Amino acid sequence: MLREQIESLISIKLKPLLDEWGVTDTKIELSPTPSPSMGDYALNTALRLAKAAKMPPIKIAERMAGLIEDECFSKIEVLNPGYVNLTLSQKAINDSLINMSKCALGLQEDSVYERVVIDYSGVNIAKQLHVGHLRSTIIGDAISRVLESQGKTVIRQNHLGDWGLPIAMVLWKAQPVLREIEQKSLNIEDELTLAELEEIYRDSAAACKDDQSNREQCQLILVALQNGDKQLLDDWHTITQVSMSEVYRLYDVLGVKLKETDERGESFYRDMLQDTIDALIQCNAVKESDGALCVFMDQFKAKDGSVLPVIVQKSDGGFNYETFDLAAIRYRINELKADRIIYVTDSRQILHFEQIFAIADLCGWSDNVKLEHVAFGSVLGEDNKPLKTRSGENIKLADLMQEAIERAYSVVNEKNQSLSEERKQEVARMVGIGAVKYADLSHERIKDYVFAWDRMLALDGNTGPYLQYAHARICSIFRKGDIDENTIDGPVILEEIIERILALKLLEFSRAVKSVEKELRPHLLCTYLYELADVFTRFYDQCPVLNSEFRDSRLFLCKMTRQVLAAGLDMLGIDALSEM
RNA sequence: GCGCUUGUAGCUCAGUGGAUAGAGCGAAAGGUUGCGGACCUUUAGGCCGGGGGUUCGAGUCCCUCCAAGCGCGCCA
Repeated sequence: MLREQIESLISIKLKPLLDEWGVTDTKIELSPTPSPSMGDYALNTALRLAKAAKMPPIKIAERMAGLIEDECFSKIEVLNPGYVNLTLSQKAINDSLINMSKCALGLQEDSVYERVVIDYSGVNIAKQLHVGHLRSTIIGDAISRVLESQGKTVIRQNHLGDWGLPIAMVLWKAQPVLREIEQKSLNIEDELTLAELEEIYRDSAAACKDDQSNREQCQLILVALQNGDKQLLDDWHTITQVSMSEVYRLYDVLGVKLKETDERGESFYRDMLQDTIDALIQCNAVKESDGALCVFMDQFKAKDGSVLPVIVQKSDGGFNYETFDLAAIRYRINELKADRIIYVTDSRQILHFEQIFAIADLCGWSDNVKLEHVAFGSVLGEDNKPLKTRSGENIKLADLMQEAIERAYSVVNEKNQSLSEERKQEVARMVGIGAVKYADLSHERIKDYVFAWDRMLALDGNTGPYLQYAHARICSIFRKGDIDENTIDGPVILEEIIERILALKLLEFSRAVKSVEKELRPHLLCTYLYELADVFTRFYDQCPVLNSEFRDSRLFLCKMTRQVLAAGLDMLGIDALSEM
């Protein structure tokens, strides 16, 4: 928060000079210096202005340094080839830290009202969650939390796969099972699990693969379902219910905030599909081709170099996933009044969303709406191939989480035997789940990342447990000293260099959060938190807190660090621990 | 064939056009009559895939080549 304030301060002070040279578009930006001995922040504007000002950068820097003079700097230094390096006064840092502690860590400063629709997780009915769903769910949830922390109105949407051919396949083979359960008046939840539904789906898919008549039968079931067949609809409801109750159990373990009221599956749009096609026709966007309705846009090329069609209605009259997504985009703009719509899906769908967004733009639907595809890469095994079980199947999310908790338990059990058994299990859950989430979120999302238990559960390096450990140590200080954090409120005295580094790092929190809000890349926040935890542990190592003449100041630094770590971890959907 | 994404230390990864490219792991050497050693401090280790270009300045922007992954008409 302080850095931005100084930037605007300098901006005002330098305006006359920039006006003199007729420069209007140069933004004043400060960057941290390479080393604390060179001051806190560096201004490189002089380097950029050399041409416009027709002066050597070093001369410009000298003129700037004279104008910048202010009580919040204790030192202003001009360095070759034209940097103006600034050292902040203790008072400026202290005032900012105190302000930060009083104003929600500086998170909602100059926040603009915005309605953000975010589409993530997107589970399929009658299929268990597997590792492929992990990233969308975790990344989407983290982004949602970050946006909420910035005061945005966030509308979560779980775009369930619940209205396509796979559902018909399940219904086909599930019907006899469901009838039997009914006849015996048994409780559906006790008799049918999601795993069994998935088994049924697999049988059915296999039966359809090589047999055209089976396939046609499923097509007929799909049409009947979509036309409102009572029995099929009842069965569909049952299957959805069985599926989602298992999904919510997992969301709960994961700490994911999606709720039933966020469910907007494909089925939700079933009565809007024809309207969507009509709207496209009205925009003159569609052409008939080989019996299907298509949108042709020049920027998309097919294999043979011709223009690639986007099929919005199949030749049999049915709708496909482009139709669902187009209906959804209209709903989100017209009904949900979105200013920004975010889709969190894997990178294989990049082309799909480019097409959908292009169509929305072509029809003028999204003129005042920002559409963004948050694409992410695959989770790889240690062999650098997509993560699978030994037998080559997708790894179930439930199994993955179970293993994370078990592995965390054995670490906790080894490292901290003073905890009660109950507490160990609780800690294992928070550490295990946190480690998996952090490993995912801390990597640049567009890249594939390698899933390695040993690395993510390590207590050092850029890991979830390392951050949780830093937090736990701070809590331990307050416990040991029997101090209530609320009674600590500065001022801060920066005696050691590491304390200054820590204070300045704390002040960068809101900037890190803003960068995630803007770029939708959660790893930026992870990197920040890791750097903060790293600086803190060095401070912890070098500076005694409880037995120190600077006790109150250092307790204040501890308190601020703890609050930032806790707030940051919360945005990532990770629990902060008081002991571990 | 066309398109998208990626290529940074032995490994896993950071790196808003700015100063000497940084972490962790692994390797080598140290540190506790102190608040949690699940930690910290040193050292070694790099033609930032290759080659051109733009710029006062390029890991970062542009072009081109190479390699890997993914996608490209009626599955979602």
